[in-house]
Amino acid sequence: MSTNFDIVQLRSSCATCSLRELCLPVGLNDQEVHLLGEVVSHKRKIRRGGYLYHTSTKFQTLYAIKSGFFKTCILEEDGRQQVTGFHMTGELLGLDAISGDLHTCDAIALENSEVCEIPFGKLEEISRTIPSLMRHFHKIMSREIVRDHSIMLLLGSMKAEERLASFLLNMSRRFAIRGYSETSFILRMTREEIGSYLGLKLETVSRAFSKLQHETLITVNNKHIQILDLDRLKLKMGNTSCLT
Amino acid sequence: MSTNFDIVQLRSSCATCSLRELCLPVGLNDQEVHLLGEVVSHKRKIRRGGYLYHTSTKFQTLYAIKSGFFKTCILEEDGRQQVTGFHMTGELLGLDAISGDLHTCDAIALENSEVCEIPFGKLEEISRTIPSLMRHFHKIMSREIVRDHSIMLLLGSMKAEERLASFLLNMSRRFAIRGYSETSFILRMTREEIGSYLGLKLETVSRAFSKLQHETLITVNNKHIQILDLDRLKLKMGNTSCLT
DNA sequence: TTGTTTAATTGATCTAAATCAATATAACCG
DNA sequence: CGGTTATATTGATTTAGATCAATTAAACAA
Repeated sequence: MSTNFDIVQLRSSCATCSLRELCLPVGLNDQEVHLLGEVVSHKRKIRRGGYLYHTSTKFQTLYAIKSGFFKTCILEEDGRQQVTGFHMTGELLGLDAISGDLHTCDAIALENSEVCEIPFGKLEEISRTIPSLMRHFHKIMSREIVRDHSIMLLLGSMKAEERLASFLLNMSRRFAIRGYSETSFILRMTREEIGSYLGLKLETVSRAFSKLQHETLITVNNKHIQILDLDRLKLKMGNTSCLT
Repeated sequence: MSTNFDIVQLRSSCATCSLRELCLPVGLNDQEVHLLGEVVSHKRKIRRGGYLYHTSTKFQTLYAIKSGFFKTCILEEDGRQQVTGFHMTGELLGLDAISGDLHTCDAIALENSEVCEIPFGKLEEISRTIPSLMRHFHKIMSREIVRDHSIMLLLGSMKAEERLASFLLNMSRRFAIRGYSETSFILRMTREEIGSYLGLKLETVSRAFSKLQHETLITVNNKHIQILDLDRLKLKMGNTSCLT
């Protein structure tokens, strides 16, 4: 993977919120950036607990997270809820709506957040004239598929502690990419949401946290996690290349 | 979803194996079909047990399955193996190689099979001039992501019997789409492979089969499955919209 | 055909995680 | 601020599915 950035990455220096603040790690020239700018909408604010989109949302729109944190989840009629992913600043959201007319899951803000909307049709249109953009977009979709396969591996063959270790390392890496500390971070989601994502019950997640803490691999203070030994934590998850 | 066909669908009448046999459910005109034909290679045969591609395969190539049956799986150093999917005639394979330079899993033929190779770069190129093709391709990728989320729901919150019911119904639907019987079919994969896919051990899969048979929902004769009551089987899986 | 290997079923036992339950701690609000 | 609700931890018990083990049935090759 040549780049660790998703399609729309905030310029660290930007303060206002027009499209020009967004740049792409695909080597666009100024004119191309301008073209893309025309397509991306101004930011939209979502309050903590609010919905970015519902299962029933019809618009084929992608969202670039400018700031904040989201979960996506499937809610079944029988009450079963499955968290399918967590999404942080700088990442892209909404790839599931392209296949049909509807989103297949809900996207809910776990803290006050800001997103930029990217109408998919328009993105498709301009990417026809900018090959590098199109290519980059395809890589992002493919990466999503690869990621999902990693989670299948996790859900299908790892035990509780391995799953949590894998999850923490994944979060760590993603925080690092965005320029935050990779050893000390706040998890925006609840134990229940982590559990849903990892196919575990919240009590099991809590126990796994405690276990890792007793082994002095991490420090847990409610939602604040500190990783004390990255290497030993990696060993925990069983040298699997999980959660890329 | 307007169409149930994947990007390359065999013309049922075709006997020879050049590109012209392939048609797309995207309303291409003759000239466009010809263009696409130039891109898709002649068929390649894979024997039962053979590899279509390895984890290390470098080429960003998609494969349209002309005939046969494949599994894709991740093989870990520690021996853990996770089947990430089964792929049948008419379906597309290799979407995972686009994100990087390498495939992230192996594709193995479960019976003698034939595929057409589609160099991804070339597909990208011509889809730039054929918007409907590009659109269709994006839908396929998105659908893959949605599918994976369904499997996460399955692995994360369903119990053994529900998983198997869900799996059988998914196979049934896919056979039906390709024009085969939706109530009587041969499963090419072993119990172990089903188990790996569903996050279960082979013994558990076997027991679940027996249980469903005792409840007269299905008939099991080794790899030959007959569904006796589709509706009751759907109830089994707990009204979840799983495995789309 | 017969021997050999591979796959599938079924039973007995064990265990990791679910479930049930009781506090404890943090977040929220009038 | 105190009172209410949401979240987290920890313990006791149960259970679904894993593991171990034995048998049967297919697939395959000489």
